[in-house]
Amino acid sequence: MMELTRKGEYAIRGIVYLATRPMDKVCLLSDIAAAVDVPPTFLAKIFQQFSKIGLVRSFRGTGGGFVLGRSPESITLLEVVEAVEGPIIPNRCVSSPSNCERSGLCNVHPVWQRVQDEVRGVLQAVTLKELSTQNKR
Amino acid sequence: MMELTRKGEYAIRGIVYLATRPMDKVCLLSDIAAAVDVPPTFLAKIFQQFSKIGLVRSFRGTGGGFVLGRSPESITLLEVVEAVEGPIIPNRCVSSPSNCERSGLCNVHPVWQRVQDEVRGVLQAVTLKELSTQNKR
DNA sequence: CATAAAAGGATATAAAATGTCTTTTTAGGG
DNA sequence: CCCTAAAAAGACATTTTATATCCTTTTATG
Ligand code: SF4
Ligand code: SF4
Repeated sequence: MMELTRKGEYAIRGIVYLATRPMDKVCLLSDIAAAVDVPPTFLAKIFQQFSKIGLVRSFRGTGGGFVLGRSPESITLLEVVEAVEGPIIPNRCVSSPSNCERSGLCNVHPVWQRVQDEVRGVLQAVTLKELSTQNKR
Repeated sequence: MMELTRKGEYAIRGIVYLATRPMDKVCLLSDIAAAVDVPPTFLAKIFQQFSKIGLVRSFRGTGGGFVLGRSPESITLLEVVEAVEGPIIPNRCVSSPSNCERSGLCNVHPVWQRVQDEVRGVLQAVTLKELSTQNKR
């Protein structure tokens, strides 16, 4: 349950790698894909999604590629994950209580709400800056 | 991302309902299914899983049915969910770091570990007792 | 205008989710 | 001992989601 998909995993790998590169250097998608060991065509789709919401900026044509759209410290892991996976919804009633006619008197409902809050909290507290620079140990 | 499946949702509904019933009365699966609005054949599979690990006790034959295996206050939502959904694994590297050769120097890895801890914490803090008796508001 | 690179769209395959159906086992009651 | 009730077990069917790949189009450079 609750498993990140490959797409989400690849998305993180890709953008974290991009965050390690100087922001004034454009990176080829193919280079990124190779560096983080992700199928290039798949990563392309992911970066298109990033590009649409401004998480990365893209340049077409010769000399083109990608750069980070904002500073690494202003991009949270939550944004990255939700960009490709959609909102974090532990149960259907969390996105909209009207999805379940029981939600009015259901004791479980608030638990899922809490789960959502906690998960979002953890992910929002982490930025690309930390992910790309901090040496784990 | 991270969405509970129908199976998990049904499992909770079913066992919470069972927890509202006196523990000395066996309940027909068909009655439970009707009460919580779940396909009976599907709920049957779920309760078979519960039965195997003792979350419920089953009786076959005439007059048979299900009762809760332990007291409602001793069964946590986490147990119920994991019984049918398997362990809560936000990312493959959490179940076993060897699933990803990057886990050694990966800065994201500990974040998923934290997510797992938080989610488990929330679910473990909730018992069937609360879910079945407490009137929400 | 030739080339490089991303964007967009269609398609293919595999896996997981969501059930259903049939047969078997177990138990109770007449 | 048989008949019936009920869960257990296993096989099967359908739909949806995940995981890509391929091809064409657009955009930019030199
Ligand atoms: S947790 Fe309660 S409100 Fe949410 S889907 Fe289940 S029954 Fe409905
Ligand atoms: S988070 Fe890090 S360790 Fe976990 S799967 Fe992704 S790269 Fe591997």
